[in-house]
Amino acid sequence: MSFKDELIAVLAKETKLSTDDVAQVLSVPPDPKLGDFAFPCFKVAAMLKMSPKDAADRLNQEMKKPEWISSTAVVGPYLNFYVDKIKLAESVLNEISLKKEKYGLAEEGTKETIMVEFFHANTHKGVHIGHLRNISLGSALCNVLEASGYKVIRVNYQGDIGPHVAKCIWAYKKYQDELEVPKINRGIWLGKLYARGSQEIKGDAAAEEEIREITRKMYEHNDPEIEELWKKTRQWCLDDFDIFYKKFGLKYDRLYYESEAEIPGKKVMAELLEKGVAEKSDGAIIVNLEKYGLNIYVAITGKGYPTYQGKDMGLAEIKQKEYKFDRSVHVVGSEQELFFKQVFKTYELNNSPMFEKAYHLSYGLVNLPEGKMSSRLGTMILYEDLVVKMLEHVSKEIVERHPDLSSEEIESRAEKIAFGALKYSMQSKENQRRMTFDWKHALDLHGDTGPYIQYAHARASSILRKAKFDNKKSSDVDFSKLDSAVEKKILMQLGKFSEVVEEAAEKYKPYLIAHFVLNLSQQFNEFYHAEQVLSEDKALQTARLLLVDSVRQVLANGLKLLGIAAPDEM
RNA sequence: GGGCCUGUAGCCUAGCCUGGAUAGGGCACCGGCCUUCUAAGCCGGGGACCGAGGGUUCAAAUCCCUCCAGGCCCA
Repeated sequence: MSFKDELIAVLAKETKLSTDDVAQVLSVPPDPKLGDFAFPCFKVAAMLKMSPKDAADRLNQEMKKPEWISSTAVVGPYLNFYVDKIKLAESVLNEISLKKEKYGLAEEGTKETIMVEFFHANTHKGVHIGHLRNISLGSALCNVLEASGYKVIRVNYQGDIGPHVAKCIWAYKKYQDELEVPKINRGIWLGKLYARGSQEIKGDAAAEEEIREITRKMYEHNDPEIEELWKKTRQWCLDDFDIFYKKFGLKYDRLYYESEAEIPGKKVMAELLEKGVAEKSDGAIIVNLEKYGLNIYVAITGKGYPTYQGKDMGLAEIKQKEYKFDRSVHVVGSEQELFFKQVFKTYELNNSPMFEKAYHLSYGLVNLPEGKMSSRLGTMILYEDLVVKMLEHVSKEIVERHPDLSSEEIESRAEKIAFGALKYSMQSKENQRRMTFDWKHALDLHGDTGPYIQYAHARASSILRKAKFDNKKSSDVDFSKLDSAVEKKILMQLGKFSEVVEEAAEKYKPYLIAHFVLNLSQQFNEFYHAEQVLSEDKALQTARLLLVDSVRQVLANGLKLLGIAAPDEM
């Protein structure tokens, strides 16, 4: 049990408040000089019918304090507690050296099973910066859930069929004689072809008709030429997605495709029609949710093709057949809120167990300074272009600092730093907030960024390397040597890690981890400048090295949850 | 017209769920710090009537109501 939990339990017992009530108000004073924990006595005062100050005084005199509390002080209505520095250091640092990369993490599988669906990129189209927010958020969420004890099933649902694919195939057919198909990155190449195709189609009625025809043939699977083209180009895209997942350090348990949800979708809708949940209208199958304020949606078109909603109903069936899970989280942009409300309402009307399980984790769009990205206007910022530019920028920065590095080493470091910057910027903000992408900020490596945190980690590693620090041999440590204010601040922060992981998981807010590692990095840098670690005083050095190693370990653990590399050198 | 979301220094943002001590960071700006563990860093400074107005409360950035502005979705 952490010091904080123990204090909460003691206070609850002493005040007769519930542990939840105590946990809610127990906080940290604005200035560490005032104490390490603060208990506001307003509620207790009301119960005792005395002033908060008197209640704080009385509680202070009467309560039995844990032995690790070194002193207390009543400041106005607050009863503040000072934690014994030596006991704090001993407790936190010993636990970290014992648990290492498992520090702060619960045992996996001790809680429910959660299926998390994220990324949702379409084949035949480019991956853009909006997708990057999705995949950064989604994969970090999965890691955080696992770290707090849930079992996680990572799935993706990709649009591999539909009008966008038809557009791409149309352009492919039109230009296949004049263009050379590349040997690698053919999916990316197709995405560019798609963009070119959609530019040209605008206002061309004949072309639009041709595309409708291709779409029809694709859905009916009865035209050998289209079927073959579809399968071939689809595979090119999936191959590129595999490369992309590797770059992101990501493994899915199952990749779902729209094309496989078609038939089950039709089946579910037929059942819903029978049950009277859905109805026919002009040959289409619709679901009328107007009385719930959710409008009417078309599930199967007049031509017999399932819509996104129709396919999602089928997808839910497949998922339930294949996996047992207690919750199902869909990481999808806020523009799809109505869509999910409609789908979830339909689950409910269908008495589907999915209704209780499903949750839409919504996040704000990624915009450009000039507004929405648009493939029609050609203003999409594609993943490939972004990464190339970032790697170039980061490599330049590395060469400036280390002119003698080999090109392999530069490349390897640049990749860690560029992806760190990218992922951090995509998940350091509150989900609902929409973000504006600008190049200047994307390439920034200072301040509130991924590289700042990586740098703190590299600095810690560097000290440990110089000292030839060996964690196994550090059993005899004089914890009283760690007595500066900044060292205590760091120890308090280190001790909070598991609590933050827990909160990030329960609230589906991985960005709390981002804030945590940022704060720890700031504190570590402050320490780095204020105190010398390598020293003639060997006892002092040993104690500080253990602290540095613990900071390094916890930074690494936090960064891992965010999918960000923790480099030893930068 | 309806539903959901957002509004905190020049800019980006935390805190809002669960009210409590001087509203935390970062960028940019100004002034310092590299013969000591990596200056992608650190220290100091200026800069915020927390969108506006009401209400509830001993106490409101935080809860409630109204309005304003922007975004997304629907019509």
